[in-house]
Amino acid sequence: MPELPEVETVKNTLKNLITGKEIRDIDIFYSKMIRNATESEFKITFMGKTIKDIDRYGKYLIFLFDDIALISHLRMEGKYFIKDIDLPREKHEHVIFYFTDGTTLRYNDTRKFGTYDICEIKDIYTNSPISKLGYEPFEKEVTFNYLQNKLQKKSIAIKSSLLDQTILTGLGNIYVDEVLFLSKIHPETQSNKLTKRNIQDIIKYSREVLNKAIKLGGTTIRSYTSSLGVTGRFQNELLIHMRKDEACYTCGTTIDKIKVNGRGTYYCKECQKK
DNA sequence: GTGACCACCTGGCCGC
DNA sequence: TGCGGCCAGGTGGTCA
Repeated sequence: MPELPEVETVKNTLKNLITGKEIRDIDIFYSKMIRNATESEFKITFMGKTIKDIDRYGKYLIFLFDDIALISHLRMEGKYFIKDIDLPREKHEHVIFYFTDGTTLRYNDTRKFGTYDICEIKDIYTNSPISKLGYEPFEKEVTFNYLQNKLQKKSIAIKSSLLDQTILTGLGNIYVDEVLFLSKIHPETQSNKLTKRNIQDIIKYSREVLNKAIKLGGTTIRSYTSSLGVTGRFQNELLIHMRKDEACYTCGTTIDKIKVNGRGTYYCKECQKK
């Protein structure tokens, strides 16, 4: 599933391929994914517009036009592909952007969880889904005091707090498991019971894990692949996630899988004691 | 304000 | 083989 590193990979791939292209037409086959506009409003907004740049914040992809932005969240299985206009539509292609040069950008999403929001560029950080997000772990604002202040109000499991995008944005189920393993924190530990060292480790390893994953193009597991067949290599570096019943690389103990607030969670009961 | 739960959605897997 | 049920998961909405 696309988390921050995967979205960064998609952004970089698309940026090189579609920046400067003009949208001639748009076909929408699943309009429910557009959250703040009708199908016709969506078409009118972007037809005739040129993609000036592509950006990313957290897990959101941002297509920038002159004064308008299209904010795309890939959720579980959203992907983009660039194809020639004459190729037939595949089953899960829900939106097709036709460019004036004869190519198309196709949004493919098996589970139809992905979303689109339209907003003015000046409002991206004040009045859009992005405005509700916390900081990305590598931003300078993420300090011990910032995270401690956020977590001390929370009695829920730290796993759930780290998945809360209003505290830190960009971490998803895979990377939270990795960060907690490296930090030697049990995923069910109450957020407000963490030590100073725990919080410092979460910041340190969030940065470390995300930076490494970005360098490797993200993680390609289950049904998720990046756009244009670009696949990440971080799945080969996973220390804990998806390793149920395998031996912990640190202590050899068999890795457990539990549910934390409904999320599948991998941990080592020896390295990550409560 | 906080936390728990549910809906969204479909393919894959498992047991019968 | 075919069917039904469960699971996966990010986010937003609802309710206590």
